[in-house]
Amino acid sequence: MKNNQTDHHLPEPTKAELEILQVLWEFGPATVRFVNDKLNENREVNYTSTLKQMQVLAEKGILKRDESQMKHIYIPVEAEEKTKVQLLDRFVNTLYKGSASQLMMQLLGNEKTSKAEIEEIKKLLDNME
Amino acid sequence: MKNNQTDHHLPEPTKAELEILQVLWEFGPATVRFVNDKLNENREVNYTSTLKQMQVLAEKGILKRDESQMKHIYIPVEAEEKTKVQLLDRFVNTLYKGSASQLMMQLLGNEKTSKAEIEEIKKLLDNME
DNA sequence: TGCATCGTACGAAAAACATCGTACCTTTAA
DNA sequence: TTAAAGGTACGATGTTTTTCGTACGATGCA
Repeated sequence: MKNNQTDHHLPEPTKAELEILQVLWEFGPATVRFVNDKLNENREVNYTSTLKQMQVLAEKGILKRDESQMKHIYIPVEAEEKTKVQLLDRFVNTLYKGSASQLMMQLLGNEKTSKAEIEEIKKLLDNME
Repeated sequence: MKNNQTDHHLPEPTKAELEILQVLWEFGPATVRFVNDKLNENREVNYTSTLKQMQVLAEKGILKRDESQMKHIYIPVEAEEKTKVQLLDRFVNTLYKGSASQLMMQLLGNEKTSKAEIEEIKKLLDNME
């Protein structure tokens, strides 16, 4: 299939696309140059690769861009929260058949989930009453 | 990069591979025929596609197989839990910078997480004391 | 003014993933 | 004993994702 225009949901970002989104979420709307520099703090990527990636993201409707300046500014269309919720939802569904508590059990059993994290979660729950 | 022999971690399963693993997790070691039939309950897949996929999984070391019979039996190398924990861990790290409580907040804020689920989680936490 | 620098556009190669066709071997049952 | 059914092997092809080279337009400053 070539496009998704009839589908009102935005396509899910791919791995490389997610990297870019995360930079934009953290630092706000930015230029390709800025994003590329950030990416290069972690791994080597060619400027034009990042450019292309962001153009594709714009085509897909995941980013929009302000072209009024020569240095185009890219902005995520959906808020960080909304996108993450969507990804989380899919994750829970595919791996845990939709059971949030199952996911929790693994999270809590995980060595890497610290005591502090667990306390934090408890507080959250208590405040939900 | 072609192989990962120096890396002690198994490569992460791809989407299609995960589908197959889930069948094996649910029903135990099985033949290609069995797995393919299960997959076809959801979507149409050619037998040889599933065969190839499982052969690739075996090459990657994610599945091992018993070839003593003509009908090879495939078995996941890692336990379901271990693999899921690994995937969850990566998920938390990439999307929530490793913060389990952040993930929780989204889970709890999610419409689709039912009251019952939330109660379930509370019990879990209480029993952890 | 002219040239180095920094930007975008875009096709195409490379890589990763997924699917399938065909060849060929084994088992089984009429 | 042979033909149909069902198994594996594996190359080829299709698709999607990722990366990059090259072309070329803007800007700025010596």
